[in-house]
Amino acid sequence: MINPNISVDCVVFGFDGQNLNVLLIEQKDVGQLRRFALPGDHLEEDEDLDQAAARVLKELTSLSGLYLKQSGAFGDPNRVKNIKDLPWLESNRSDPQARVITIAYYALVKMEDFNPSASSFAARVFWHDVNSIPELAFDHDEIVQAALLVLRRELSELRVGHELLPDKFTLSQVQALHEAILNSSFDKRNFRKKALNDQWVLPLEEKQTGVLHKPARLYTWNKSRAGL
Amino acid sequence: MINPNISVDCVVFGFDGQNLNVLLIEQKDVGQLRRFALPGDHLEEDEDLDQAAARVLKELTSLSGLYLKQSGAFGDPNRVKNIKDLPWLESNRSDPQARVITIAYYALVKMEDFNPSASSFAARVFWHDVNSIPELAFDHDEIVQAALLVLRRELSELRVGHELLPDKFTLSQVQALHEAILNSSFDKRNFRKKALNDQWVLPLEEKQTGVLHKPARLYTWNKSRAGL
DNA sequence: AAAGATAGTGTATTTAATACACCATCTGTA
DNA sequence: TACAGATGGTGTATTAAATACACTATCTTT
Repeated sequence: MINPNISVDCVVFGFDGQNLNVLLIEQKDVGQLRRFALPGDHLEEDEDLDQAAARVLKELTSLSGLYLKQSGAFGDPNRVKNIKDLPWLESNRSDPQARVITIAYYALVKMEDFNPSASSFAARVFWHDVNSIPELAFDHDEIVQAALLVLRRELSELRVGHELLPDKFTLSQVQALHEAILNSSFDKRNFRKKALNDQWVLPLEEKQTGVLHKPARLYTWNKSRAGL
Repeated sequence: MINPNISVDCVVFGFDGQNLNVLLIEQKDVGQLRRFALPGDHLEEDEDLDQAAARVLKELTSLSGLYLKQSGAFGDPNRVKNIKDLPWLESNRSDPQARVITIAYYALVKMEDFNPSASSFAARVFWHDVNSIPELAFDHDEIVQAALLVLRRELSELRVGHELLPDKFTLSQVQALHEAILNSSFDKRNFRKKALNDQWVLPLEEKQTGVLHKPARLYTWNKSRAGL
C-alpha cells in the first residue's frame, strides 16, 4: 500500500573528476512528451522516510549503504499541477490530481560504483552536469538547487564528500572536487597545506600508475577525522 | 479539508535573558493523562507547508511575520503509535490510527511580544527551559533536539537570533543569548570585539535606565549585515 | 561613604589564512 | 637519448583572526 500524498525524491550527486553531476531519469510511459525528473517514489505503508529514500536508491542503482541525507520538504499545493506533468501522472498514478508533498534527500555516489542504465523506474537514467540541468518535472529544479546548498554547507562544515572519490585518490582530485562543488578555485599549496594540516586525508605509500605524467601520491580519507 | 497524513509542528524558541525556552502546550480533552507537546496541526487542503506553520503560530500567539524555518521531516511509522498518545488521538482525530508524517519548523519569538495563555489549541501554553524539557508526546522530543541543532548552526553561521531580544539591548544580553543557545561561554572582551568588529550591532546614544548598577549602552541589530 | 553590581576597556601571543613561482618526475615521441 | 608535454610537489613572508588575560568605571542602595 502506498501513500498517495507523500513521496521521497533523491538528488544523487556524483563526481567525474571535472564536474559535479546529478542522476536524472527520463520518464517513460508518456507518449511524446517525455520529461526529465529526479528518481523518487511514494512512501509505502509502514516505511520510514529514510528507508523509502534508500529503497528508491537501491532500486535505481542496486547500491545500498549510500550516504543519504534529508535535505528538505516541499509542499507547494501546485507542485504537481503543471500541465506538462499531467500525462505522466495520468499513466502512473491512480489519482493524478492528488496533492503530493515530497521529502527530498541527497545522496553521494562514487561514479565508478554505478553505471546508469535503463530501469523499471525510467526510460533512461543518466548523469548530468549540475551546472546545466535541463528543465525538470514538477518542482525538481528547486529540489536540486536546495540540495546543492545543503551539500555545499556540509562540505564546508563537515567535509562530506568521501563518497564522491575512489578509495584511493590524489590531492589534486580532492581539490578538483571541492572546486566543483563550491564553484570556486583554491591555491594549490594552501589547499594541500590545509588538507594535510587538518588531517582530512592520510598519505599512502602508493602512487598513481598508468598516467602520462609524474605520478601523484595517493591518499585515503582519515575516517577518524571525518565530520570534525 | 485537512490531510490526515501530514502535519506541521513548531518549535518556538524564546529567550528570557538567562535561558533558551521552548513554547509547549498541554494537551486537552484527554481525561487524566495529559501530555505536553509542541504546537502543530494537520495540513489543510491547498495550503503550503510554510503557510501551515505560520497559521499554527498565528493561532497560538496571534503573532505573524515571525522568523520561521523548516527544520526537518519526521516519518517514523511508529511516531504516533505510543500508547500514551492514544487518548488524545482518539478524542482529536477522526482516524487515530492514521500514519502521520510531520514537517517540523522552528520559530524565534521575542518573549516580550507574547505572553502565553490558554488557547483553543491547548489546556495550557507555557515557556519551558530548553535544558530540562519534560517528556513530550509523539516524537516531539526528537523534533526539539533537531531544531536546536539547526538553530545552533544558524546562529553560528548567519547570526540569526535578532528575534530573541528586544529591539534595543545591551552587548551583555547578546552574549548571554549566544551562550544560552550554544551552551558555552565566551570571554567578554573578545565577544564584544567580535560583535563590534563584524558589525552585528550598531551602538545607540541611549543607555539602560532603572537598573541598580552602571547602566549599559544600548545597541540595535545591524540589519544590513544580517545573515552575512 | 562604602558595598554591591555590572559596564567597559587594551595588549601580547598564538594560530590560521592568504599570496605567490619555480623545480621535479614521469611518459611518449622525435 | 633528449626534449616536449603534462601534472606533481614544495616554502616563506604577510596579514588577519582568535585567544588569553585583569583591572578600573559608573550607577544604585543603604
